Amino acid sequence: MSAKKTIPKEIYEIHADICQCLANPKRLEIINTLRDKELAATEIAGKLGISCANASQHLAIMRNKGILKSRREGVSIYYSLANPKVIIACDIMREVLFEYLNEKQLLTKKVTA
Amino acid sequence: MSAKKTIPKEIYEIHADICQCLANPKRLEIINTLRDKELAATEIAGKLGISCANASQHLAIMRNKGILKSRREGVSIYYSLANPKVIIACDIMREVLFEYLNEKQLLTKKVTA
DNA sequence: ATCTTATTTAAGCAACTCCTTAATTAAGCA
DNA sequence: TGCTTAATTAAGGAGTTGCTTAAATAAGAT
Repeated sequence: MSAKKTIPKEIYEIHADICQCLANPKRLEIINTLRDKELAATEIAGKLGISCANASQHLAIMRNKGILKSRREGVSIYYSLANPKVIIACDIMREVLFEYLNEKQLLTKKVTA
Repeated sequence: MSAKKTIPKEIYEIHADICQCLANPKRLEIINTLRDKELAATEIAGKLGISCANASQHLAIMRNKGILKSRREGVSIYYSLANPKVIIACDIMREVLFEYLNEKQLLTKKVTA
């Protein structure tokens, strides 16, 4: 599927922007926490064990990039994933990561065995 | 598939590291260029229209993170993808990106119509 | 050994990221 | 209106990224 056609530089820039958005452990944890539900900003801060200010900054970054969406309900603001495919991309990348870690472990075993 | 179990903080950190590695338009272009073949460092620099020094720096970053591998042949060093799944993750992310751009365009049309 | 081409490394600087603390805005309620 | 909780924004500083130029390595050919 897809690929092989020339991709304009501009697309790489936007793509890199999204990756930059995912290039932070707290933001990845937020995305994973919102995998199947919406949560208020304070709840998210609580789950991660960080300050509301810090959580709010991370949430704003992801909302601005279109990764999260939010809605107000009374005094709370609920966040959720704007596009569930993001989770799929993250899961695949974690798979790659695990494969890599396993290989490294195997190599280590070989060396020490 | 997968998901739902608790992910240790350390995994989020390594995952973020990989994303950081992808968070650069030139590196994404390099990955896409290596989609189905290996290329020497100079060839890569030429394709992207950047200096060898700059290309070399980007290549080193990706090799150190395990995204690329390299082999020497005579005077040249050939780079290729260490794990083809990385391309899959990148492609899915580009899909997300295109969906997002299309939505934005639709919204713009609605507003200006 | 010397030259040439391929590649990497080092140094320096501007721009950006992420955190913390403190101040500000928003909604609901007494 | 004034209070309280939720959330955002602002300011400042330590650390990181990415680029450019120049110097250093590496392999092969003369």
